[in-house]
Amino acid sequence: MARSKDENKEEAIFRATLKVVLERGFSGMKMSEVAREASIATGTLYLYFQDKDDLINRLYLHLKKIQAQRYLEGYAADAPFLPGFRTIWFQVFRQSLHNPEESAFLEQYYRSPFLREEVRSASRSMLQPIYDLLDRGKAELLIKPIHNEVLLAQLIGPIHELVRLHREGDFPLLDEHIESAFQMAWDAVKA
Amino acid sequence: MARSKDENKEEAIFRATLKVVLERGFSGMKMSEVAREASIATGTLYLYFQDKDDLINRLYLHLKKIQAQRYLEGYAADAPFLPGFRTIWFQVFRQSLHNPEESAFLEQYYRSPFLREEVRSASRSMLQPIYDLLDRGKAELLIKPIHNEVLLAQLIGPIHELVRLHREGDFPLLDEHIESAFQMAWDAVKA
DNA sequence: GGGTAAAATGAATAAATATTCATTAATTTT
DNA sequence: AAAATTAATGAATATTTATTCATTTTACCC
Repeated sequence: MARSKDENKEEAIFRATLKVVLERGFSGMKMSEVAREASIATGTLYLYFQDKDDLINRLYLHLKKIQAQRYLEGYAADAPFLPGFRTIWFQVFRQSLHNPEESAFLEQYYRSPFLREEVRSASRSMLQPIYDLLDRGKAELLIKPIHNEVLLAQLIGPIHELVRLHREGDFPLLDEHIESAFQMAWDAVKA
Repeated sequence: MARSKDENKEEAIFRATLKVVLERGFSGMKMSEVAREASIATGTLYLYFQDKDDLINRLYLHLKKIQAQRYLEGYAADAPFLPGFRTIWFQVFRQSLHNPEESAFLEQYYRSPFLREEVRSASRSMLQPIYDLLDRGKAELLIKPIHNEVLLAQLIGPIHELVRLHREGDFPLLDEHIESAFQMAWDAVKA
């Protein structure tokens, strides 16, 4: 009957939005610039997204889903504890390091006026497998019997901070540093 | 000769700006709203600050200075290592927990288009005493011989993350959790 | 290949918001 | 207490930027 929407367009808009937010900051993101970056007209944005708010929230969910997937890549819930722990730690690290734009966007979203409670809680539940792993570690007496959130903060926090310092404070991030960081993470939580 | 500027006004504007940024996000901060919050006219803002950019950058430096001071409160550079380490850790934690607005502002600034390189490097040097402490710990073989930035990430990261999870994920932060967090921090870095 | 329906365009409009400036108020000096 | 000088005001202006919509282009069907 008529032409159909370009399937790849939404993805292209997402990519463009991410790039612009990274360059200009959350506040400096202009719809017109996103459109230019995606090589489409400003008006076309509004065919795919209701408004700026909708664009940002859907991008957030999109990225969060990808991030959560990557966190769990290569992880088998039935593997022994320590290898599972190590796998996830390195996945989180890799994700943070190799996709700093995505990480930055996700972090910023939390502080932005665009944040919606429903979206936040949805993204929280994506980390369930990690909570499960921690529970198992405690049950097997391999890690300290500490509240999951506290353990999680101990694991995720240094990774984020390390990558941030690396990208901002221009110090090289050698394999040796990464191994040290993992060793510290493990020393921190092990029983 | 003529009336003089109100000494407290700059501070009042800082306070108002912080509040507005926290409520509305970095992007939603309007000069008019800041003025209203500070109980002055919009135009008055421009007597004290060149423009929005100037206001934000000066507020950043102001807060960063306060934060760095608080980090080192009660810390004596000539005390034995572990007590010094503990003192600073708890100061960082307290500062994060009790002044989340300030912390949030400082974090957001890094991702904002307002960031100026000069300002960033100035703020970096404020943490020098902490780097010195880490050097001493390594010299005394008390902590792992790891690059300072990696150690710092390990120490600061979990604190920020923990406070963030606490404020967002509404789980209670008991003394017991805080002690656990410190214990993990120490286990992580100790030789 | 002509008809048609939806997609895409981008200039025009509407809103939002930073900044200015003519005016008023307050304080100090003489 | 009048003059002088600067602070403060806030409505008006300038600017920026989200959103709309009349028009054009494209893809699909007969």
